[in-house]
Amino acid sequence: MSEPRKLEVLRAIVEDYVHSREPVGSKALVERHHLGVSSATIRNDMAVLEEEGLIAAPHTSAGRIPTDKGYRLFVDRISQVKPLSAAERRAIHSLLEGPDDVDDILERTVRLLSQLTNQVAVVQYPHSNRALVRHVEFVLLAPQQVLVVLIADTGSVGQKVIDAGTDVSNEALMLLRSRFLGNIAGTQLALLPQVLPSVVALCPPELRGLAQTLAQGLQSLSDTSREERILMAGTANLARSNVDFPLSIGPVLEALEEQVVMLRLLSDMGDDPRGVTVSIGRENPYDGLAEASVVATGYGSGAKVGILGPTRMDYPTTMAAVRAVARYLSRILGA
Amino acid sequence: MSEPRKLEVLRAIVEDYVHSREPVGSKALVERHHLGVSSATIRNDMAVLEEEGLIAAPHTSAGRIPTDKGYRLFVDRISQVKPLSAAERRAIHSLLEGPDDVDDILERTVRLLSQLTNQVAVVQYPHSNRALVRHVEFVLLAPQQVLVVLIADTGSVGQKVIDAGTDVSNEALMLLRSRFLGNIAGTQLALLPQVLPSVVALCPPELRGLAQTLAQGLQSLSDTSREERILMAGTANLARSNVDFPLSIGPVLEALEEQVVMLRLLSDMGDDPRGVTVSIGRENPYDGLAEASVVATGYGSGAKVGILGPTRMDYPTTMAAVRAVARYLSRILGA
DNA sequence: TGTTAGCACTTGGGCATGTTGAGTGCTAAG
DNA sequence: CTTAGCACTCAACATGCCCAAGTGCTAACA
Repeated sequence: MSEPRKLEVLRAIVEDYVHSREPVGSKALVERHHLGVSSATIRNDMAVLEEEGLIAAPHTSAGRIPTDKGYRLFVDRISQVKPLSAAERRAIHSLLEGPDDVDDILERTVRLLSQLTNQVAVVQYPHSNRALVRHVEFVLLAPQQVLVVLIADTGSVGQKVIDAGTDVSNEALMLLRSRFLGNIAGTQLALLPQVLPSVVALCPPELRGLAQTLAQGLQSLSDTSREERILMAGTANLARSNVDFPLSIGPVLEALEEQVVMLRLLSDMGDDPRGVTVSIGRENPYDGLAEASVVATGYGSGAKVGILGPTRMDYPTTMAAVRAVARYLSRILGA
Repeated sequence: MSEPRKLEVLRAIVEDYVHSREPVGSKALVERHHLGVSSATIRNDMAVLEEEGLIAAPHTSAGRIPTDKGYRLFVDRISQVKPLSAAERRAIHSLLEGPDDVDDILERTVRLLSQLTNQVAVVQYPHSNRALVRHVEFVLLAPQQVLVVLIADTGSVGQKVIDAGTDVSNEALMLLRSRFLGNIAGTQLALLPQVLPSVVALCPPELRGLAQTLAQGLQSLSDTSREERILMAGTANLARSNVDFPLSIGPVLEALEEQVVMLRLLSDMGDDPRGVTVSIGRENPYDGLAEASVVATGYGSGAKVGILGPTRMDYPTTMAAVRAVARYLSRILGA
């Protein structure tokens, strides 16, 4: 049997199954797609595909379903990205309007992406490596507690409460504030770890300890606080796509709620700058997502956007949507 | 038939049904609860209860299920709040530990509440009426865009990007910053609407327009931004509690995702300062929640905490948990 | 008047049985 | 390598049956 036809058959199976949600048999296959051969031939091909682990039969006399491996081959070698419809392009374009508030943009992005794909959309806060320190503020909340605020010129604001361990005077705090501000304003956030120690060294000895604590606070704000948050939308789509399909949506919701899980998941996925990465079913490191796939890609300077849905999803369209949204997002945030 | 027994029967039905998830019949009822009468008598009572619309039968020869009205009577007149277990008290106590960062505390609160009740927990950001202005910052993001940051002494930080409509110089912004800061530092957030106009009046005429725009930004941060956000956790519980119960969880997820819906829902519920408010099934203003109940109460200075779950829930325990958590929350945030 | 026992009646769920149709694998011929 | 044909498998559906749970009603009882 010919190799190209084998792939063609796999493609047909995947497409039909995604569309109908039902196991697809040899006869239906030849009817819906004009492969130039008979159902018997297809049957032979299917037997081979099954042997190779690309498709499987739920029970003896039923059609075949793509396996994770089958989907993998499909996305890697068979499918081609579907162009977006005009309406979809328009929807993405309208993202460009409105204020350039980061939170706002991300919020709208996830909503849009979840509507475009009918899946759960997820976006990671953008990496702010290139961002510059705009302002630093220390606020005394309680005798031993200080609120540290770091404002970047990109408009992102990080905040954190730290425990000084000892009573702090407002005067000392003001002094340190101007010291820090004078020395790190305009510095790249990414460089803070290198710059902060010297600032601490410049402080009066009796405030050295406090300065050190504050510096740690600032540093943690610069590298983690922002990047380690995700935003999501469209969880209701999980319920919709799984009606009459008792995929246990519980574990999936759990995974989505655990930001740590999602963050690891996203960052574990390759970072092909031009392509879209897909993680299928059991390829996912998290057990609860054994029947789900993640389609994601990077944007801006390395953060991720993507969607999560059932393994049985329309990969070409979904990948196109994710890629397009990521591109627009890069463009907007890069401006 | 005696009025007290009728209520006792209703109570038994509610409790059994919540526990077993199955319609409860007269015979099972007399066996499990030692009401001093026979099943025939119970049958008569049940007929009356049904006539009054407090219970209903799914089909001719099945047991009875409480109606929304039945649950209502149950929570209003029959049930008494169950004391929390020692383990639960301990869990709540541990909330007291850790940093007093508002976001942190709320995050842990929803998690805790969702675990205690096995439902979806929701908390509204605390009202910051009494909070004082600690700091104001204006950051020029683009020639016409300014990031406005408002920091309160409670540790809450509000931010917003506003469109100036015309090019803004950094010098002007600095000038306005010190004007605003000098005049409103220490002011209650709630008083900003009254104070801000006079500050604007003090500004140089050529900056009056910009000052006005900034003032509006600050004001919106003070009264809306914070209070109009909610945090939630435990959506996975929806899936768990509804296994083998095809309650459409889709609409519920949709409602949860629409912060506007949830906010209206919460604020529409009465604000009995000592008690807990319950909204049952179709009592909810939102159609998607026709089979869900909300148990909520106020904390601090009026914001709400609560849970959302299926109509068939263990109200006494849930109400106790919500109330206890709200109390601790008030205590922590009030400190 | 309220309670109870007894009884006829209803009905959904479980089970065994039969039927159908989609789909397969295999074989033999083209 | 492809194809027609055929026997075989098996989930899904339908049918009929029985049973248990539960009800409403009536008549007797305290």
